[in-house]
Amino acid sequence: MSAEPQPTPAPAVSAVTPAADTTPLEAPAASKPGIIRAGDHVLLVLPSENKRMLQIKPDTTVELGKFGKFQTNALIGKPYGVPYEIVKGGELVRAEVTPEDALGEADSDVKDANNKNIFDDNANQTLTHEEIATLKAEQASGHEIIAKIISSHSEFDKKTEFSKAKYIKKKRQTFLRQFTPVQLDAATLCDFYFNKNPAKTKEMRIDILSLLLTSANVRAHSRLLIYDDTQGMVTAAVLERMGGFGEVVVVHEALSQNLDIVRYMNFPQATLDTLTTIPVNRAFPLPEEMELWEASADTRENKTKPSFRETRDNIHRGGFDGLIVASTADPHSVVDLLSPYVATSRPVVVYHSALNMLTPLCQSMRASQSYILVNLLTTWYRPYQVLPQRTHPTMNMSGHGGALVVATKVAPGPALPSSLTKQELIAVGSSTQGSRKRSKPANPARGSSGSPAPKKAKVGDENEGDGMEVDPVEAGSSQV
Amino acid sequence: MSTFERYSATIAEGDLAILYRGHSDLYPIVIKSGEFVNNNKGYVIILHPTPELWTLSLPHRTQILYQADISIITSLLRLKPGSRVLESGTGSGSFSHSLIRTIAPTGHLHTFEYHEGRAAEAKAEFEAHGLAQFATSQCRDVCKDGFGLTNLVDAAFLDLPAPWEAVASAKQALRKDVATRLCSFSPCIEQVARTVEALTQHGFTNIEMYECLLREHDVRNVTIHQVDVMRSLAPRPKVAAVRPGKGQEEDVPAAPGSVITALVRPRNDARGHTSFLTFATLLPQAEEADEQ
RNA sequence: GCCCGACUAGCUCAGUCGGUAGAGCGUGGGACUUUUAAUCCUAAGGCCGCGGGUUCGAGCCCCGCGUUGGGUG
Repeated sequence: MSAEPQPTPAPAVSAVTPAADTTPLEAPAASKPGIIRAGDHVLLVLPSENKRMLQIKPDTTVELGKFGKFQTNALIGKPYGVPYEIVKGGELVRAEVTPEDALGEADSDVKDANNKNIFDDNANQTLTHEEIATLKAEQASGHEIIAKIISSHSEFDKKTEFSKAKYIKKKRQTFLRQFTPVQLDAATLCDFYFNKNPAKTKEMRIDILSLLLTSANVRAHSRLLIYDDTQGMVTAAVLERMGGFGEVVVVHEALSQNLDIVRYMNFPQATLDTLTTIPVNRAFPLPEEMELWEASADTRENKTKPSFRETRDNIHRGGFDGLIVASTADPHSVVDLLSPYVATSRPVVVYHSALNMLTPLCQSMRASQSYILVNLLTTWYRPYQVLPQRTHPTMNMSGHGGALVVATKVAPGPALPSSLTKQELIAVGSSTQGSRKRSKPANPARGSSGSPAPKKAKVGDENEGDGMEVDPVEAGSSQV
Repeated sequence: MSTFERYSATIAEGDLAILYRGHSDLYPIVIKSGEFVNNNKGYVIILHPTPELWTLSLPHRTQILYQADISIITSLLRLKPGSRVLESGTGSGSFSHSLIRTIAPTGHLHTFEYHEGRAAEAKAEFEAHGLAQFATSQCRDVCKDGFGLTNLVDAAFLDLPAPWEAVASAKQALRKDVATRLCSFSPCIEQVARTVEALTQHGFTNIEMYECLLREHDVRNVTIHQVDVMRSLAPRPKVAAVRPGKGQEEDVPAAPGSVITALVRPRNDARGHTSFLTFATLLPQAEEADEQ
């Protein structure tokens, strides 16, 4: 049973389990989780909320423009997720985070002030540009500069508390010399690319990626086929959800594929070892190419990976737990190519940035007897600003995050004679939900008609030789 | 044994399976030799259970979480194999099954439900589905009595009428050596406001709120006529749905003066608002506190 | 008796491809000629049987009853 606290209701379960013991594959030895290591790729969030991604190489200086600069060595060994202030001399100290910085006085009466008597006039600020520049040159801290600017603002006290908070926030975005190193994961990278360079990840938004991962039932021990034109975004997210267990085969069109985002994830080698890639022409060689490939040595430099030949054999063994396609090519062609190697009762998930690129695929999969539960999906996703008395949508992102076709592969049964419209007995068990009446599959049949021996589905699939063990049973034959 | 955390190649005695008799007719069954189910639809398909199919077919004891919310919450809580997560309340176990799938085999779910009957049913379900080793389920009113966990979990999910009452205890349950995440699921904006206030007071940062809805689309071929002066007074072909494939009699070419085109539109029975999803981060404790 | 569906338009229907805001009849208007009217065109008509209980302060929730169709005794 579980080594975890027992589910006894009454006593408080106080458990302190060492962090490292359950995540052996994610945590390199002698390194605490959540600590920045040399060689890590990290995302730096700047006061302006701009983001920069870079690799932390030792003995290097990182320039953050007006926000300062620092030595990478000062960051190595420090925890992720924490804001650091660059103080005089380039040292990094953990910055205090106070709620009031961002929120303003929550309980203030909004009506105690307004902008009726505030006029847009640069003269309201008595500090000159030169004076502010001097403060910066003197290495005054961001907080000191902001305090000076506020005290030099002739109208500041007339503002409402909310307005003051917003003003301070703007100044913090300009003058604070700090940044937050964020640990890279799939959600963070998806968001980063979606906002910064959406074309790279084919406009894939985090909510659609999330839906893709659950729809494909991605988990530890999955054995998946992937076609990925998203710079590795999809593959990276899948590997993260597999935790170093299982197997991913990425098939790609060109001789090599750009999976940069997988590299940015700082995966341990054990996780990377679960990934193999192979070009289409090596996975599906033409007969005339076959001899050529057989004759030539495998040219891969990394011999820890399986050879193309081994990977090709692996693919043709079939029985994969799912197919994920995020291609700029005709999605139909990719599904036709790879779906035969997926086991039955397994998901096939196809992403495209544009809904209309998926409609022909959706139609043909719905028409096919090899798929059921074929669905064409988009999402409506809206972030809100949530501040006391200032909650509102920040932007509407509906309809621009991509679309999915999700389906379940099944073994097509024999064509049903039209006379077979009568009730048929299916040799499977009874319901677990005795209390539930709606759409109950039926009650135990009373008649002694027919043998209850379970039928093994026969695979009339057009996909020959995929070696699947049949899981979904199609019992189309009459018992009468 | 078929479970939600691993595929099996073949069906075995005692397995949970999903009986498919159409898109709106999914039903969970336990395979037992010698027993029958009736079916009047010609054939059925037996599917391997997945958390997504379970969500569509499970017996409702409460309103449940659906795939769109489940998916984005899982991502934004940064869950993966090995994660330890707490959930309250358990409800009908829709999210629980998905959580277990994602965090297995090295993670653990601590789930809490204050309703005695529902807690018992959920626990029995985890056991029947072979998931007990991944989940500790307790009957407990977490708003009153807290979670009873300390420095243990990577993420917390609150699906409670008054989540703000559980924030302090959730904070205690979250581990302090790394950044951790919390999500609160509330249908009403007033609940969000109070929760955000509590999160702020307890030192959570990076507070964000989202809504995420799934839109399912219908695709069908329609025949539409073309405007033509010469034919304007002649009888027009009817505008009618034409479906391709499967050898149906409708598989006919468009009549002269008309064209067949694909029509895509959102399904009209799409669900509306579910809940607001409030997320927050708890930063690791400063080093001074770490030392002690 | 038991089981399974279906109840929205004045009436009657709607399919295992994820087809319940889709239609037909009837009705109104128009064109036409074959005028106790036919044909074609076109328009109007839709919020879901009744009651109860539950879910969080979002129902793809549950139960009972009624009407109706089918299956099986």
